[in-house]
Amino acid sequence: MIGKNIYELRKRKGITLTELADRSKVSKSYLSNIERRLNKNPSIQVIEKIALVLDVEVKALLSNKLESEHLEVEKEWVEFVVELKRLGINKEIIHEYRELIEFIKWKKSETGNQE
Amino acid sequence: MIGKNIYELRKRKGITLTELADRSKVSKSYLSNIERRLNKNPSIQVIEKIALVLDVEVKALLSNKLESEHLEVEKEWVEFVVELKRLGINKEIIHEYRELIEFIKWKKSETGNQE
DNA sequence: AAAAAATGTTCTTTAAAAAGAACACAAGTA
DNA sequence: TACTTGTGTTCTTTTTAAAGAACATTTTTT
Repeated sequence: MIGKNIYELRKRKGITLTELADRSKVSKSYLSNIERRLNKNPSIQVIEKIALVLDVEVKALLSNKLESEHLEVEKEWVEFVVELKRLGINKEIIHEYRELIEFIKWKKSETGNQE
Repeated sequence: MIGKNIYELRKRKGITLTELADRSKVSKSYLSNIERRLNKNPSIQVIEKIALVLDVEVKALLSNKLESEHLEVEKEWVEFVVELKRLGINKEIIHEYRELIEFIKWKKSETGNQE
């Protein structure tokens, strides 16, 4: 489960594999292998380093069911999503509207964003 | 801390290094090295196997302060210890009386004992 | 007291973790 | 469209975990 958990938590945090590797001081090749379960038995030291960057406890990485299914995003983004929903734009529609994605990207780069 | 914790918990359980090694399917040479901190970075799989036999959670092994300082013994032994205390025999005295130890060993072998 | 068994350590060897490239591919930018 | 940059994968190599003896000591049994 460790690999899936790391992958999932990394995605939630919205950081890249390379960034997680760099910040946790774990080689990205190895991290890649762990996430894809080519390697399933990392040492505690590796796990602890990754947990630290992902900002979770070690046991969260070992667990077979991750706590919340919800993304953690900045409150401005929550407000933004709420606004989209108010306008009748749900996440199914988003997949079809490339322009909307572009707009979101633009908005993101304009407002400074991210951590 | 992992090494010290395993050693401590093993002693509390009253089992030998060899027995822990056999039951957890970890080589005793390696287990010996972990307990003496010649090796400080075991894999999760090794830790999980050891935790299972020691009957504690993984995080207990990773913790830097073990929960209770008290031994876990079968209730018959608690009663036995209570009786000794009632007779005015405290643990300081025990260290000086080899005969008492012998008696306890005999009692242990007679009553079947251990798990 | 000698023999046998149990306990933990110290070797040597093997298997696997972890690193460090070089790599392929997509995405962004000129 | 070409050029650069960012992302994750796939190699090869190095390091270390982990095993499997054989070993030295102590304890137990006869």
